[in-house]
Amino acid sequence: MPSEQDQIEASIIAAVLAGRFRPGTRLGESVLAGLYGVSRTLVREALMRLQTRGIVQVSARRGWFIVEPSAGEAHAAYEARKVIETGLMLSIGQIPPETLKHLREHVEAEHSAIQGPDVTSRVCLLGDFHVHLAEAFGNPVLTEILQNLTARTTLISMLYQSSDAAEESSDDHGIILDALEAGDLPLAAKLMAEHLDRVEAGLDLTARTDPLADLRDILVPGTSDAKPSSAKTVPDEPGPDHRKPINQIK
Amino acid sequence: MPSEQDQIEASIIAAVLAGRFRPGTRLGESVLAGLYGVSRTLVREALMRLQTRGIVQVSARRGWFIVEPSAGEAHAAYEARKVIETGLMLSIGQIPPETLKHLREHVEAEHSAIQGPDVTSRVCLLGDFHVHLAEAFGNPVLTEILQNLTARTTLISMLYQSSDAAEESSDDHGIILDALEAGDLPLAAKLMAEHLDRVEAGLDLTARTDPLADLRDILVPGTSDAKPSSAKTVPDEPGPDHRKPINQIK
DNA sequence: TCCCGCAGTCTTGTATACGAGACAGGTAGG
DNA sequence: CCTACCTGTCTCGTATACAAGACTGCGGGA
Repeated sequence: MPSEQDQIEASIIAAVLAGRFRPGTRLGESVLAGLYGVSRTLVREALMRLQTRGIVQVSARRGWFIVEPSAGEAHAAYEARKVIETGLMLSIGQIPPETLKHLREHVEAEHSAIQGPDVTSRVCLLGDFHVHLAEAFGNPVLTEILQNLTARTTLISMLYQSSDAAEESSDDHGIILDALEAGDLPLAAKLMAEHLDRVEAGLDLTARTDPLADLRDILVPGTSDAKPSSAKTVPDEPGPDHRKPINQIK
Repeated sequence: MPSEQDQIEASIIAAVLAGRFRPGTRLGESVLAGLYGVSRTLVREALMRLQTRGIVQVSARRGWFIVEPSAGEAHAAYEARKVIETGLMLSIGQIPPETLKHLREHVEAEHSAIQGPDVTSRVCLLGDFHVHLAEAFGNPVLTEILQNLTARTTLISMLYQSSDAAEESSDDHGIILDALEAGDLPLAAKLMAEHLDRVEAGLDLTARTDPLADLRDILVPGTSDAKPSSAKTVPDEPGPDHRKPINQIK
């Protein structure tokens, strides 16, 4: 059942969630086809599915790119999460002890990851908490929606995150769990809303890697805070340059 | 910008929303390609996008079909809508008078349509109300999500709707608008939840065209007992794999 | 030296070709 | 008469071929 397409799709998503793809990275159909050892058709279909999930976008006859959400889109994504997850908290009812235990363990894992140096797994775990919460509700439709939204916000935090308040986030998760355990749903909802607000507030929506930032700053001083180290241009396809006989890594 | 694919996708969605496709209808790639005068490739890509939106599904080497949500999936879809739209009502804040006026006009249009004999436009309008409400919130992400969910529930009501309580629905919409106008968000949320419950309750989740129903009833009496109206059975995936007769539309 | 134009190359966009699995209908055997 | 098999046809799944737009780099002219 896991068709090759699904594998490609999952592989790209995993790479995105793991932070191995920066927003704006170009994903050439031919390159990916070569990497996966399949034809462009499969790659293309996987990319189109990712497009409807808001992970990648295509620019006509230029290529596929990991999405670079604008500040507005970033806000919209967090707002959507706030609406949905707040509603979820209010409707979730009693969570089975078993599930609650798993969530606890997840938060534990977050704490451990925060101690470690691995930023990637940390970000991954912090996002996963929300997905697992959705799973606890037992509604596959909602779970899928929140999965997509979480992937999107992961990209956003990769673009804009200034202060990495991972510890704070994890603490929030614990407190939300407390409220759920106590059965105080309105409190959980309130905490969730505040948590998401806090995460969004932790972003620096002016920090975007924007090649035009300097220019804009010169022309209209004050619109973009000059971030010294952000003068990086669009990251160009890393890795060994191809143009060789296509290396099948099957 | 409006690529041919988008047109195909939109065309199919429109047909679904208009009720011109029954759930379970087969959509052959070749047939559609012939109808639209394009190659199978474009049709296929449009169908895959519809697949991620939950409108169609593919059965390997058999064909594409308009989804036939199971009773469990139907419940999940309504529950998801309840969670999201409830959260939406609580967060929507003050609606601009202009927008409110448009929504009023929409409800008026619903009322008019209910008098008329056109079931199609009626169903369409009733669903559109919720989409417009999402638009009023001004969040494109949420709007898109609710668009998809609404399309899905439209399919569901086509499968299961027993009592066509259109008038009641439209009245509900009006009352919800009242609450919003008064700025009583918790009330609006409560009304919305009740409204969606009512709509779901109006479905007969045992009424599905299931060729195996009788057989199953004979073999395992009591499984598909037809309780007159209060049948709030939440069957856990009875068995999604019914070999249904294929509606050829050649 | 700088600017404009032009061609080459690379990309996606679309169509077509071919293969494998699934279903249907007929046929032979019991 | 019924059952089991077998073959033909139709479908999607995947690969490949061709077309057309977009960016790049070079060269000529002011």
